[in-house]
Amino acid sequence: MQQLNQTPQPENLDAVFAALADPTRRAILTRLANGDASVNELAEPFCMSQPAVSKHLKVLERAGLVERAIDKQRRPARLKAEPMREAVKWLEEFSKFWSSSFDQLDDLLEELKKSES
Amino acid sequence: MQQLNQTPQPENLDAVFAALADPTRRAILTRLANGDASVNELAEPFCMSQPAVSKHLKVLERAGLVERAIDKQRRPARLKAEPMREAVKWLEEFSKFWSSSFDQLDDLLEELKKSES
DNA sequence: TTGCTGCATAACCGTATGGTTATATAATAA
DNA sequence: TTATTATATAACCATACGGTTATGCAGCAA
Repeated sequence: MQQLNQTPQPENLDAVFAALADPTRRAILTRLANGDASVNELAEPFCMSQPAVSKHLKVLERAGLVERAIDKQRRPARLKAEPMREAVKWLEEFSKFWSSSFDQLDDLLEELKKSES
Repeated sequence: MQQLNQTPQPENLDAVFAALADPTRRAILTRLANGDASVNELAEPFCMSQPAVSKHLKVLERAGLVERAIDKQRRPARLKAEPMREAVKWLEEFSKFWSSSFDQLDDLLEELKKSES
């Protein structure tokens, strides 16, 4: 069935961020959050050929963000958003780190600048 | 057909996610959170040629995540993390949307599965 | 001047993207 | 059986990545 090891590996983090770096794929993910969709159902609203959508789905699959099911001839895509948590986690970690070093520094510099003029 | 969406600047969002999709660049960002660094200062710990680092910095600049200063012959890189907030925002929006539809559904299905056996 | 340092840029390589059209395959419908 | 549907795959194209080495060039130091 599906593999349950969601170990936060940097390797997959690469694939997740790369998958999110395309507007069509982000739109596909948003669409899938509304429910499973077949390739053709995805191809139509995005004004894009069927093979193009299949390729995008492959990228999303590789990132673990999408799973394919089987329903007669259809292979509906299903959202699997857990890998996104890795991305969120990295960004939040970084944001935490950064905001404690640079945010305050920027604010400080801004204050110094003001008081200087 | 929907596209009722929440993304403010999709173009830059592409560049930000793409920039984050490489482990070296994420490491560079983390390093820069500790303070500005010159190209050579970055190249050394990453066991990478200087032109390679320059290329990574260019990708980061294009995403707005890094600015270059001028200090004599050096061009120290400085972290500008604001664009990351766009990425965080997209992921949080999505996460919110998703967790209210799929998380609960997955939990529900998991429960059903257990009680079924 | 000469020379060193820090960085950028060019040229190249192999591979991946993002798209296309054309074709193959597999399941269903008639 | 044949035809249709849904999807995958192949082949192709242009561009971008991620790395290399080689080279150029500006800023300092002698």
